[in-house]
Amino acid sequence: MSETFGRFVRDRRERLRESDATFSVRQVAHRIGVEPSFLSKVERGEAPPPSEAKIVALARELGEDPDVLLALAGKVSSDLQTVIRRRPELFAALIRELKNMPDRAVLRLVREVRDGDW
Amino acid sequence: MSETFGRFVRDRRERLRESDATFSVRQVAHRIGVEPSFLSKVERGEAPPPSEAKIVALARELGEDPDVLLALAGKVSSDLQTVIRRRPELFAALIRELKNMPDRAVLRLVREVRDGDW
DNA sequence: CAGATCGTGTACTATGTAGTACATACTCTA
DNA sequence: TAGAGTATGTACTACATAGTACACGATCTG
Repeated sequence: MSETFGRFVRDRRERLRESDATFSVRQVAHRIGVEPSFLSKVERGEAPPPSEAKIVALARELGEDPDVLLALAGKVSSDLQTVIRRRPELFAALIRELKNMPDRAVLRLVREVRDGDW
Repeated sequence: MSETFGRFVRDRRERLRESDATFSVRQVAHRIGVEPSFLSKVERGEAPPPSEAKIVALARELGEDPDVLLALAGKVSSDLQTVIRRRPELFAALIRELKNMPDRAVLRLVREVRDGDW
Protein backbone atom coordinates (compact mmCIF):
# COMPACT_ATOMS: atom_id res chain seq x y z
CA MET A 1 0.00 0.00 0.00
CA SER A 2 1.56 3.28 -1.11
CA GLU A 3 -0.88 5.45 0.81
CA THR A 4 -1.71 7.77 -2.03
CA PHE A 5 -4.91 8.83 -0.29
CA GLY A 6 -3.17 10.75 2.47
CA ARG A 7 -0.74 12.39 0.10
CA PHE A 8 -3.56 13.45 -2.18
CA VAL A 9 -5.60 14.96 0.65
CA ARG A 10 -2.67 16.82 2.11
CA ASP A 11 -1.76 18.18 -1.29
CA ARG A 12 -5.27 19.47 -2.01
CA ARG A 13 -5.74 20.91 1.44
CA GLU A 14 -2.44 22.78 1.38
CA ARG A 15 -3.19 24.13 -2.04
CA LEU A 16 -6.50 25.50 -0.84
CA ARG A 17 -4.82 26.87 2.22
CA GLU A 18 -2.61 29.16 0.18
CA SER A 19 -5.65 31.32 -0.47
CA ASP A 20 -7.76 30.44 2.56
CA ALA A 21 -6.33 30.09 6.06
CA THR A 22 -9.33 28.07 7.25
CA PHE A 23 -7.91 25.02 5.49
CA SER A 24 -5.68 24.03 8.41
CA VAL A 25 -5.67 20.44 9.65
CA ARG A 26 -7.52 21.57 12.74
CA GLN A 27 -10.28 23.44 11.00
CA VAL A 28 -10.86 20.96 8.21
CA ALA A 29 -10.86 18.13 10.76
CA HIS A 30 -13.46 20.02 12.77
CA ARG A 31 -15.62 20.64 9.70
CA ILE A 32 -15.65 16.97 8.67
CA GLY A 33 -16.13 15.80 12.24
CA VAL A 34 -12.88 14.15 13.31
CA GLU A 35 -10.05 15.01 15.69
CA PRO A 36 -7.15 16.96 14.21
CA SER A 37 -4.65 14.35 15.31
CA PHE A 38 -6.58 11.75 13.37
CA LEU A 39 -6.71 13.78 10.16
CA SER A 40 -3.01 14.50 10.57
CA LYS A 41 -2.24 10.80 10.85
CA VAL A 42 -4.44 10.02 7.87
CA GLU A 43 -2.71 12.62 5.71
CA ARG A 44 0.68 11.23 6.65
CA GLY A 45 -0.44 7.68 5.97
CA GLU A 46 0.00 6.72 9.58
CA ALA A 47 -3.66 5.87 9.89
CA PRO A 48 -5.82 4.25 7.21
CA PRO A 49 -8.39 6.40 5.41
CA PRO A 50 -11.49 7.26 7.45
CA SER A 51 -14.99 5.93 6.98
CA GLU A 52 -17.00 6.49 3.83
CA ALA A 53 -19.08 9.28 5.38
CA LYS A 54 -15.99 11.23 6.45
CA ILE A 55 -14.36 10.74 3.06
CA VAL A 56 -17.43 12.13 1.33
CA ALA A 57 -17.46 15.12 3.69
CA LEU A 58 -13.77 15.62 2.98
CA ALA A 59 -14.36 15.48 -0.78
CA ARG A 60 -17.03 18.14 -0.47
CA GLU A 61 -14.67 20.23 1.63
CA LEU A 62 -11.84 19.92 -0.89
CA GLY A 63 -14.01 20.28 -3.96
CA GLU A 64 -13.09 16.83 -5.21
CA ASP A 65 -15.18 14.01 -6.67
CA PRO A 66 -16.30 11.75 -3.80
CA ASP A 67 -16.02 8.64 -5.97
CA VAL A 68 -12.42 9.48 -6.80
CA LEU A 69 -11.50 10.08 -3.18
CA LEU A 70 -13.24 6.86 -2.17
CA ALA A 71 -11.32 5.02 -4.88
CA LEU A 72 -8.03 6.36 -3.54
CA ALA A 73 -9.11 5.03 -0.17
CA GLY A 74 -9.69 1.60 -1.71
CA LYS A 75 -13.46 1.86 -1.36
CA VAL A 76 -16.51 1.92 -3.60
CA SER A 77 -19.45 4.14 -2.70
CA SER A 78 -22.07 2.13 -0.83
CA ASP A 79 -24.87 3.46 -3.04
CA LEU A 80 -23.15 1.95 -6.09
CA GLN A 81 -22.78 -1.32 -4.23
CA THR A 82 -26.49 -1.27 -3.47
CA VAL A 83 -27.32 -0.87 -7.15
CA ILE A 84 -25.10 -3.84 -8.01
CA ARG A 85 -26.45 -5.99 -5.20
CA ARG A 86 -29.99 -5.58 -6.45
CA ARG A 87 -29.16 -7.21 -9.80
CA PRO A 88 -25.87 -8.99 -9.26
CA GLU A 89 -25.72 -11.13 -12.39
CA LEU A 90 -26.61 -8.29 -14.70
CA PHE A 91 -24.19 -5.75 -13.28
CA ALA A 92 -21.41 -8.27 -12.74
CA ALA A 93 -21.65 -9.25 -16.42
CA LEU A 94 -21.64 -5.63 -17.57
CA ILE A 95 -18.74 -4.54 -15.41
CA ARG A 96 -16.58 -7.53 -16.29
CA GLU A 97 -17.36 -6.95 -19.95
CA LEU A 98 -16.18 -3.35 -19.65
CA LYS A 99 -13.15 -4.15 -17.54
CA ASN A 100 -10.65 -3.78 -20.38
CA MET A 101 -12.58 -1.42 -22.60
CA PRO A 102 -11.09 2.01 -23.26
CA ASP A 103 -12.54 5.03 -21.48
CA ARG A 104 -14.21 6.34 -24.61
CA ALA A 105 -16.14 3.07 -24.98
CA VAL A 106 -17.50 3.31 -21.45
CA LEU A 107 -18.24 6.98 -21.89
CA ARG A 108 -20.11 6.23 -25.08
CA LEU A 109 -22.33 3.84 -23.14
CA VAL A 110 -22.98 6.41 -20.43
CA ARG A 111 -24.11 8.93 -23.03
CA GLU A 112 -26.08 6.33 -24.95
CA VAL A 113 -28.07 5.55 -21.82
CA ARG A 114 -28.41 9.16 -20.71
CA ASP A 115 -29.85 10.68 -23.82
CA GLY A 116 -30.80 7.52 -25.56
CA ASP A 117 -34.15 6.38 -26.87
CA TRP A 118 -35.01 3.97 -24.13
CA MET B 1 -31.85 -7.62 8.29
CA SER B 2 -33.95 -10.65 7.49
CA GLU B 3 -30.97 -12.99 7.08
CA THR B 4 -31.97 -14.39 3.73
CA PHE B 5 -28.41 -15.58 3.13
CA GLY B 6 -28.53 -18.33 5.73
CA ARG B 7 -31.97 -19.50 4.70
CA PHE B 8 -30.91 -19.65 1.06
CA VAL B 9 -27.78 -21.67 1.81
CA ARG B 10 -29.58 -24.11 4.03
CA ASP B 11 -32.29 -24.59 1.44
CA ARG B 12 -29.83 -25.31 -1.37
CA ARG B 13 -27.67 -27.57 0.72
CA GLU B 14 -30.60 -29.65 1.93
CA ARG B 15 -31.93 -29.96 -1.57
CA LEU B 16 -28.58 -31.29 -2.76
CA ARG B 17 -28.42 -33.59 0.20
CA GLU B 18 -31.53 -35.45 -0.87
CA SER B 19 -29.50 -37.06 -3.61
CA ASP B 20 -26.01 -36.82 -2.09
CA ALA B 21 -25.28 -37.57 1.55
CA THR B 22 -21.99 -35.67 1.45
CA PHE B 23 -23.93 -32.41 1.65
CA SER B 24 -24.14 -32.46 5.43
CA VAL B 25 -23.28 -29.36 7.43
CA ARG B 26 -20.11 -31.05 8.62
CA GLN B 27 -18.85 -32.13 5.23
CA VAL B 28 -19.70 -28.96 3.37
CA ALA B 29 -18.13 -26.94 6.18
CA HIS B 30 -15.01 -29.05 5.87
CA ARG B 31 -14.91 -28.60 2.09
CA ILE B 32 -15.18 -24.83 2.26
CA GLY B 33 -12.75 -24.62 5.17
CA VAL B 34 -14.80 -23.62 8.22
CA GLU B 35 -15.91 -25.35 11.40
CA PRO B 36 -19.28 -27.13 11.25
CA SER B 37 -20.61 -25.14 14.18
CA PHE B 38 -19.87 -21.94 12.32
CA LEU B 39 -21.64 -23.00 9.13
CA SER B 40 -24.56 -24.15 11.25
CA LYS B 41 -24.80 -20.75 12.88
CA VAL B 42 -24.50 -18.99 9.55
CA GLU B 43 -27.30 -21.06 8.04
CA ARG B 44 -29.54 -20.29 10.98
CA GLY B 45 -28.69 -16.59 10.84
CA GLU B 46 -27.05 -16.70 14.23
CA ALA B 47 -23.75 -15.62 12.74
CA PRO B 48 -23.30 -13.15 9.88
CA PRO B 49 -22.27 -14.49 6.46
CA PRO B 50 -18.63 -15.60 6.19
CA SER B 51 -15.85 -13.85 4.29
CA GLU B 52 -15.92 -13.37 0.54
CA ALA B 53 -13.54 -16.27 -0.11
CA LYS B 54 -15.68 -18.72 1.88
CA ILE B 55 -18.85 -17.48 0.19
CA VAL B 56 -17.31 -18.06 -3.22
CA ALA B 57 -16.24 -21.56 -2.17
CA LEU B 58 -19.75 -22.19 -0.90
CA ALA B 59 -21.28 -20.99 -4.17
CA ARG B 60 -19.06 -23.36 -6.10
CA GLU B 61 -20.04 -26.16 -3.73
CA LEU B 62 -23.76 -25.45 -4.12
CA GLY B 63 -23.64 -24.76 -7.85
CA GLU B 64 -24.85 -21.20 -7.40
CA ASP B 65 -23.70 -17.92 -8.91
CA PRO B 66 -21.05 -16.42 -6.61
CA ASP B 67 -22.21 -12.88 -7.33
CA VAL B 68 -25.75 -13.76 -6.29
CA LEU B 69 -24.58 -15.40 -3.08
CA LEU B 70 -22.34 -12.43 -2.32
CA ALA B 71 -25.27 -10.10 -2.96
CA LEU B 72 -27.40 -12.04 -0.49
CA ALA B 73 -24.58 -11.57 2.00
CA GLY B 74 -24.65 -7.82 1.38
CA LYS B 75 -21.34 -7.85 -0.44
CA VAL B 76 -20.00 -7.04 -3.89
CA SER B 77 -17.23 -9.17 -5.37
CA SER B 78 -13.86 -7.54 -4.76
CA ASP B 79 -12.81 -7.98 -8.39
CA LEU B 80 -15.78 -5.85 -9.50
CA GLN B 81 -14.81 -3.25 -6.92
CA THR B 82 -11.31 -3.19 -8.33
CA VAL B 83 -12.64 -2.51 -11.82
CA ILE B 84 -14.72 0.39 -10.51
CA ARG B 85 -11.88 1.81 -8.42
CA ARG B 86 -9.64 2.03 -11.44
CA ARG B 87 -11.99 4.44 -13.21
CA PRO B 88 -14.33 5.74 -10.51
CA GLU B 89 -15.96 8.64 -12.35
CA LEU B 90 -16.71 6.60 -15.43
CA PHE B 91 -18.17 3.59 -13.68
CA ALA B 92 -19.99 5.63 -11.06
CA ALA B 93 -21.70 7.58 -13.85
CA LEU B 94 -22.64 4.43 -15.75
CA ILE B 95 -23.98 2.54 -12.76
CA ARG B 96 -26.02 5.50 -11.49
CA GLU B 97 -27.40 5.99 -14.97
CA LEU B 98 -28.52 2.36 -15.07
CA LYS B 99 -29.86 2.31 -11.52
CA ASN B 100 -33.51 2.53 -12.54
CA MET B 101 -33.30 1.04 -16.00
CA PRO B 102 -35.17 -2.21 -16.65
CA ASP B 103 -33.24 -5.46 -16.84
CA ARG B 104 -33.62 -5.69 -20.59
CA ALA B 105 -31.93 -2.32 -21.03
CA VAL B 106 -28.93 -3.41 -19.01
CA LEU B 107 -28.85 -6.74 -20.77
CA ARG B 108 -28.94 -4.97 -24.12
CA LEU B 109 -25.83 -3.06 -23.12
CA VAL B 110 -24.05 -6.21 -22.02
CA ARG B 111 -24.72 -7.81 -25.39
CA GLU B 112 -23.88 -4.64 -27.25
CA VAL B 113 -20.47 -4.59 -25.63
CA ARG B 114 -19.89 -8.33 -25.90
CA ASP B 115 -20.52 -8.83 -29.58
CA GLY B 116 -20.40 -5.25 -30.64
CA ASP B 117 -18.29 -3.54 -33.23
CA TRP B 118 -15.83 -1.92 -30.86
C1' DC C 1 -26.62 -52.21 19.84
C1' DA C 2 -22.07 -50.11 19.27
C1' DG C 3 -19.72 -46.94 16.72
C1' DA C 4 -19.91 -43.40 13.33
C1' DT C 5 -21.99 -39.34 11.90
C1' DC C 6 -24.94 -35.59 12.68
C1' DG C 7 -26.43 -30.70 14.08
C1' DT C 8 -25.83 -27.42 17.51
C1' DG C 9 -24.72 -24.92 22.14
C1' DT C 10 -21.16 -22.51 24.77
C1' DA C 11 -17.06 -20.17 25.36
C1' DC C 12 -13.39 -17.96 23.61
C1' DT C 13 -10.03 -15.25 20.52
C1' DA C 14 -7.26 -12.62 17.14
C1' DT C 15 -7.31 -8.91 14.02
C1' DG C 16 -9.15 -4.88 11.94
C1' DT C 17 -11.86 -0.52 11.92
C1' DA C 18 -12.52 3.93 13.28
C1' DG C 19 -11.67 6.66 15.78
C1' DT C 20 -11.01 9.97 20.86
C1' DA C 21 -8.36 12.47 24.45
C1' DC C 22 -4.71 14.87 25.89
C1' DA C 23 -0.05 16.68 25.92
C1' DT C 24 3.74 18.76 23.66
C1' DA C 25 6.44 21.68 20.91
C1' DC C 26 6.52 24.94 17.14
C1' DT C 27 5.24 29.37 14.72
C1' DC C 28 3.04 33.48 13.62
C1' DT C 29 1.42 38.06 14.96
C1' DA C 30 -0.36 42.11 17.57
C1' DT D 1 6.91 38.69 24.23
C1' DA D 2 2.52 36.69 25.37
C1' DG D 3 -0.97 34.18 23.56
C1' DA D 4 -3.51 32.25 19.69
C1' DG D 5 -3.34 28.95 16.50
C1' DT D 6 -0.89 24.86 14.45
C1' DA D 7 0.81 20.09 13.69
C1' DT D 8 1.81 16.00 15.68
C1' DG D 9 3.10 12.17 19.27
C1' DT D 10 1.29 8.90 22.70
C1' DA D 11 -2.04 6.22 24.79
C1' DC D 12 -6.23 4.34 24.78
C1' DT D 13 -11.00 2.43 23.45
C1' DA D 14 -15.44 0.53 21.57
C1' DC D 15 -17.18 -2.26 18.22
C1' DA D 16 -17.12 -5.34 14.20
C1' DT D 17 -15.28 -9.23 11.64
C1' DA D 18 -14.30 -13.83 11.14
C1' DG D 19 -13.89 -17.16 12.88
C1' DT D 20 -11.93 -21.78 16.37
C1' DA D 21 -12.32 -25.43 19.99
C1' DC D 22 -14.78 -28.62 22.21
C1' DA D 23 -18.59 -30.90 24.21
C1' DC D 24 -23.22 -32.62 24.06
C1' DG D 25 -27.19 -35.33 22.90
C1' DA D 26 -29.67 -37.13 18.83
C1' DT D 27 -29.76 -40.26 14.95
C1' DC D 28 -28.44 -43.40 11.59
C1' DT D 29 -26.16 -47.77 10.10
C1' DG D 30 -23.90 -52.22 9.74
